Amino acid sequence: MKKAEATRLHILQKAFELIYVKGYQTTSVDDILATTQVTKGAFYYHFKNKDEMGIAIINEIMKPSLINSFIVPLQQQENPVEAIWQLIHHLLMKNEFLKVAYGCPAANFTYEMTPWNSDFTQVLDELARQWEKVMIQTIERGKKNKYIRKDVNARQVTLFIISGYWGIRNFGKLENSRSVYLPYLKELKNYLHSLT
Amino acid sequence: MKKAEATRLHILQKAFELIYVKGYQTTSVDDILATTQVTKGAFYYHFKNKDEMGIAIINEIMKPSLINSFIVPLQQQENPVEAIWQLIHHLLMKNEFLKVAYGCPAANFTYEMTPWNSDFTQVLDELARQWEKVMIQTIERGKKNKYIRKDVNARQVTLFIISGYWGIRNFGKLENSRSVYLPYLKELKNYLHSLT
DNA sequence: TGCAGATAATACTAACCGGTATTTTTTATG
DNA sequence: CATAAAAAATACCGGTTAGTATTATCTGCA
Repeated sequence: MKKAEATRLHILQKAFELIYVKGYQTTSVDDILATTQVTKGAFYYHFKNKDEMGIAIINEIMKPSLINSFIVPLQQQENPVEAIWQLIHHLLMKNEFLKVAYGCPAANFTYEMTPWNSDFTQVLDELARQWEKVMIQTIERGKKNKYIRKDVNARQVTLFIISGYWGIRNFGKLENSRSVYLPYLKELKNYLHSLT
Repeated sequence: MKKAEATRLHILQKAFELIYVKGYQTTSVDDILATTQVTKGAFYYHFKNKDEMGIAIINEIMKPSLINSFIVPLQQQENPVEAIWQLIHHLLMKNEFLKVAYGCPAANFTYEMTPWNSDFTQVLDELARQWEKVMIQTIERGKKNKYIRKDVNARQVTLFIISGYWGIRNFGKLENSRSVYLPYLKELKNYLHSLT
């Protein structure tokens, strides 16, 4: 029972890395088999088909990492302006896993699979909504604690910030250099201070 | 000479529509042939291969439309705050060609082709830089004409705004409804006013 | 009108794709 | 240690892909 779980996880992790770099469509099942050294029989024992594996990657690899890297950091600081800026700054400049050239894994998936694959769209939407929800809470908390003006609309601000994050990662892909992130981050700071 | 140009253009236009909806990878040459009623011989007479057609789509279809829909509107208004807001509002809410569910054509291409196809990346980067350049000029002009504070950094603001646009289109794809655009637009207005 | 070069039609290929059917090996448990 | 079920290995298939080689037809111009 133990070893089987290990190979399943191995497939998911390696496949995620491949897909993050090459995209879902262009990563063939055979590619995954080659890099994992897993045979086709094993692969299709664990997954009904390629798409089921794709969904599993989102649920079992990306979702947990979303919570660790995108959600918990928001909840660990009292000042939401600081929390949000630190989070985005860390995601763009410090996070060793998220590479500039390859963009945001969730956004990549979204662009590639939406709207023609509704299963993917739904699971990805859940991911986005989760981040959105927590950021709204963070801002509302900040309003109560007087870090942020009362007339600020938390959901509006959240959508604005998350959109900006996704978009700047698109820029990063194009220019393949973290340097585009810097002016963006400066302006994000200005914007966040305009909310105080 | 005339009819040949017509079929070439016909291919580019129909292929662009297909790719906008389905994505580049999942749109096969045969798909394009089927919808254009063009034969393979004709297709490969006009284009060396599929990628050359892809680049031609960006240069000959998307670039001109970028100028019409993204650049000229910025130059036709004196007040940059108004100009930018009207532009984004129009792109998101009014433009009949850009569908919510299918996102931004340029961003789609970027996400799908970057970084593993450098030809695409380069041409798409040019597109982005062109928009960026004009928006920077718009803001600088606004600073001179006292519509915008002197201490505002035009490039920072531009990156911030374009990123937001790309990102909210990602949101739109996920939720497949223009309604997400509304809170974003409200906050964009707030942000723009914070620059005055 | 004739004809050469520009367009286009047809038939084909080799590689690759996701997926399946069958057999073999491994593993947990009595 | 025997055995049944879980897990993995192997070989194969039909369909699709981008691309090519060859042949046919158009079109503009002398």
